[in-house]
Amino acid sequence: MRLSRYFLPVLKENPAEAQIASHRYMLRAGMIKQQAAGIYSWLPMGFRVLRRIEEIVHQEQVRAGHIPLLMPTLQPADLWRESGRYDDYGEEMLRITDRHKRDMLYGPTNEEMITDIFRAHVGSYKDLPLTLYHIQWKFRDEIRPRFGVMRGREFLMKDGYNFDLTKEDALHAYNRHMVSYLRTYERMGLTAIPMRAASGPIGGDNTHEFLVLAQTGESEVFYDDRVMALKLGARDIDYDDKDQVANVCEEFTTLYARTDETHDAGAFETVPEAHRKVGRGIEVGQIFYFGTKYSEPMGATVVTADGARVPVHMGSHGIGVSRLLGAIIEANHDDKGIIWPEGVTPFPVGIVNLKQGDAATDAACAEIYAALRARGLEALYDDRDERAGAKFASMDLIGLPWRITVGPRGLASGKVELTSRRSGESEEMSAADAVERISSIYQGI
RNA sequence: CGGAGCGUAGCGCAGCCUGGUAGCGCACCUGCUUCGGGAGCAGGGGGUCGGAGGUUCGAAUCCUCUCGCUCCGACCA
Repeated sequence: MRLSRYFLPVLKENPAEAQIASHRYMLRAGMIKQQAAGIYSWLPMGFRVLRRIEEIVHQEQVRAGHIPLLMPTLQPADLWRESGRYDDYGEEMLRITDRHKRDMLYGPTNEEMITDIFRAHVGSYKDLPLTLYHIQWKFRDEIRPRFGVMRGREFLMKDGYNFDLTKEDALHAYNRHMVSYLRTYERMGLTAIPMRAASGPIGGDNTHEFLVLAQTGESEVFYDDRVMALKLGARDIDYDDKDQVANVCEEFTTLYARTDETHDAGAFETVPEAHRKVGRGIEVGQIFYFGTKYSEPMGATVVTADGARVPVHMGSHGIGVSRLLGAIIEANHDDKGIIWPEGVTPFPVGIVNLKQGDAATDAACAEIYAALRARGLEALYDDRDERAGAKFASMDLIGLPWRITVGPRGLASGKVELTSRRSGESEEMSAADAVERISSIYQGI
């Protein structure tokens, strides 16, 4: 993409309303525009990252054997009357009346609707296990939205629902979600720690929240800092292997890690003092097992092998997709701007043309751009007629992990400069080598 | 919802206290110079001062109401 033809309204000054780094940088880097309290338009740069995150979530869900579908944002109130949550949910639920005076609502979550779909089409134990998920906009009418997309009223969320014959199978689904979530966050360059959590309005006994440590997080967290070293890495996981999946979960949940809601001061004392940490975290996902809480009142049952009709065991599992942008930036920025991890960056690399209009630099940039494209990498090419300083500042702000700088000075000796946004280190090399290097960095991402 | 504040050009702000016909920086447009870390000079365009009512000869400024937004608290993926 040529920057001169793109739509990237960067701001030089800090918007007054943004209090935290991620919000500030998302506004300044032209990623979002607020339209009302807690409601945002996603401008092209922000939209690219949002789509990228969505894509990773989808890939990891499918890898775990889960099946995508799409449910609507608007739901009939009657479904929620069946589960009893129409009255329980309170002011946070946005209620709407249509022209026929029918009660509707903008979905804050989809347990009722997915259960409705299930009961309409599934009747036999032979159809289980089944896990369906979607990535859809939700609305929760927060009393006080804040921190940009971290705490918006409208937000994009992946929510998945498992249906199993037995509690044991449902707990395997729970574990499977935990492992797939760990992998999802790792691919985004995040360390998200599963912490025992409280269940809230979804209900259920088993639940973990995934927290990304950040000073600006909204939850207070207590943890053994050795959890930070745990990584899934490249290990091969068979999501159907109950023992393997359970073992991974055990590995990641044995060390002490809890939010203030479930904190146990006594147990925390047993953590060696050197590893005992108190901090703050951003919640980027949560998994629940809640048994028959919805299947029973809503009649989601299957017939078993011996002819009995039983309610299915369910769980629900969410990832805050739009919130993740905020969390990733909170964990990856400096005083100049964002530093995108390679897994989610809007563009893999930026090309800075230091002398727009100079035949040699223009040609070198075009060549690099084309060579990257031939390798399936779309660079953001700053071909604006701007001074070097302005181009560097923009690149630093929007945070592409790599920058190829092309100027007459370097070209004189056949070199361009490859710079890491994260380390700030630069290296001179030929254009072909720079393309090769970028290409190998993104191999497999 | 309780407490605190703010709405003046695309963004950041001054002006309001003490009414007199709107200003600064950035951005934008034109020209010249400059050109490896947010350039300089000169010229230029852009604002029903959130909205409605009121007081007054006169309101961005004073009064009343209203809408929106932000911050602290309780609530949350």
